[in-house]
Amino acid sequence: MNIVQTIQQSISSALSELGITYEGNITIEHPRELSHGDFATNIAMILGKGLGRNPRELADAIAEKINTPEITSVEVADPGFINIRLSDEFLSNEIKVVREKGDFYGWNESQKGKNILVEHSSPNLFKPFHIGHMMNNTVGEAMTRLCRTTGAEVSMISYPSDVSLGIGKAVWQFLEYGIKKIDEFETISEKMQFLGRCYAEGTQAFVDNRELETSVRAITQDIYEHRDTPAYEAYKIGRDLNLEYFIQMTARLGSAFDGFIFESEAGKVSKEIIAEHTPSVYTESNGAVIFEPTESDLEENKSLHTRVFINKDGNPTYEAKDTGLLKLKFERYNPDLSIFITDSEQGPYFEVVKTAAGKVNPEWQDKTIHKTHGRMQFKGEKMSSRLGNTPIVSDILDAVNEEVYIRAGERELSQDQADMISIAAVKYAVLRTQAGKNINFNPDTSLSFEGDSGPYLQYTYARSQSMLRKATEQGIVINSDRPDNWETTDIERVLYRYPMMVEQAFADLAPHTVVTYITELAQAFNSWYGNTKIVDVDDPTSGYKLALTDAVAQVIKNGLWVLGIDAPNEM
RNA sequence: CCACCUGUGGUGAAAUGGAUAUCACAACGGUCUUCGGAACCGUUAUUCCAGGUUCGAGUCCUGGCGGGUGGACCA
Repeated sequence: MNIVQTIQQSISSALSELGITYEGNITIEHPRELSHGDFATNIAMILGKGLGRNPRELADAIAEKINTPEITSVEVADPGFINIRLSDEFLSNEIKVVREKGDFYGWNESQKGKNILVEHSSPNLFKPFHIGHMMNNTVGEAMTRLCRTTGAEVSMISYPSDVSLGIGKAVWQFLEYGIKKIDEFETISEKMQFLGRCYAEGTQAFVDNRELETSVRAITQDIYEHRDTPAYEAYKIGRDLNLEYFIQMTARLGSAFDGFIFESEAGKVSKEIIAEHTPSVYTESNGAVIFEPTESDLEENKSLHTRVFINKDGNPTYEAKDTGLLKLKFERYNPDLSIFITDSEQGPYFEVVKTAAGKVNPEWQDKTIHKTHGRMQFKGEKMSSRLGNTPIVSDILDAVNEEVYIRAGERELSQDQADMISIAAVKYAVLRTQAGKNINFNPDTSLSFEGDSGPYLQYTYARSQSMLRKATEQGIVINSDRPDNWETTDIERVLYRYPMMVEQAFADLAPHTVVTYITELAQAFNSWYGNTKIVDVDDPTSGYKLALTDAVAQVIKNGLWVLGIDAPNEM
């Protein structure tokens, strides 16, 4: 039983002592103002009206009956809030708990025994890994880690698009240059640049010259059917390089995928599914196979609309392939919960796919959650002139690194350290806001290294580690026991909230609440740091101050881990 | 035309229907013979409009206005 439940139970028994029966949920919240106490409940205001009693008086009566060891005081405030203050013992004890549980403080077992599957960062092979992918990866990685804190068995996969007419065009262009051309480039990123150029040029050539259609379609068909042709040969080279590059780039961002389901695989199983459920779910129309929502479907979800699943050439569209993907996900991973992340433009589209799929197999719909994130728009002339309109990830990181080196001043930073800080800055900018909103990513304004920012949190952590090292050198022993006459700080009042906050963040699939929390914690800590001498051999409370420091650092580290941001020992 | 998302200081964001709307950036003014100044302290400034529900609304409902996205064989 956690502290919230303890308090709820205490209020509940207070109510029954007063002869009040109340079946509803007793809302307990943290007041915005720390000075109002640690928890507050509005129960007296909720009940007052129904009972015909003055809420203030009712609150007084309830407050008097609330009594558990964890609580030190209960006060009533207008118009009927009951403010609850936790005991110093409870708060200090939590410092010990943090330090004991270490990296696992904040983990729970709410989803133990369940399988959760997360899909994100699905790339279009042959297209550059650009800023949108970075956003998707950042959100997806944080969601995945949030899932891991629940004790569930979590698998993280990606769904690369490996067959399409667009890829056919790129391969056509690649063949025009000649397969050997790729060997002229040394590094993988140069090779990727070349392949990206093939994609762009092939697409343009196709527009300029309609006569290419026959040969591009033939190439695409070769790829689909794995025919032993020069086209398939070229395709394999390109695909493998792209995949390798994708794995490298996402690793640089902190992701390691457990597996892939390729679009080509999903495509294969999709035709069968659609055929088996036509006309029961899908129907033929104008030579294509479509899904048309029924009236009751529309009543439940007004955004539904008709979409094509098999086009009139008999090929599966993206809709069908996504249905195939659902089948493969459930076959291979048997998830109790399947989450996938895309940008918000695909929201209405996927509602249709999901509704249709639910009629084929209800669990595909019921257990699937589609989380979306907004678009990352790129503003700022300085950056865009340097990087082009859709900047690729490695260029963005290189540009941000430059800024990091400037900020670092005289401190020496390795390439890896600079990368780590850059990624923190970018990820923080993405994750601080509620997923689903667009982000204007303007490096001049959105990228911050001060105040609310990734580097601020990293800096706070690094500095705390430095202090702990210094204390060890000076022979000060860290001691979690609360000194006599210790006045509880805001830090202790914020720290214990972490596990409940994480659990709620998972329930809402809202990583941004983690960002908000650790930022507030870091601010509380830095403010305390500014006014307190912590490492001090002459101060008998120094050991406890260091325990506080250690606990704060631990929680910041754990929170950053959820966000996919490294906590450095020095920077 | 229809549907979904969205509108909070000059800027970027936060706020399970709760108390004086929070945080940062920018601007202005301070702190340091110090445990790491990427820090700390202070000042200025905010819920698109009109109704409604409620003890209580940035949040919920209705209607406007503005922005974004989607709506049949592309992904």
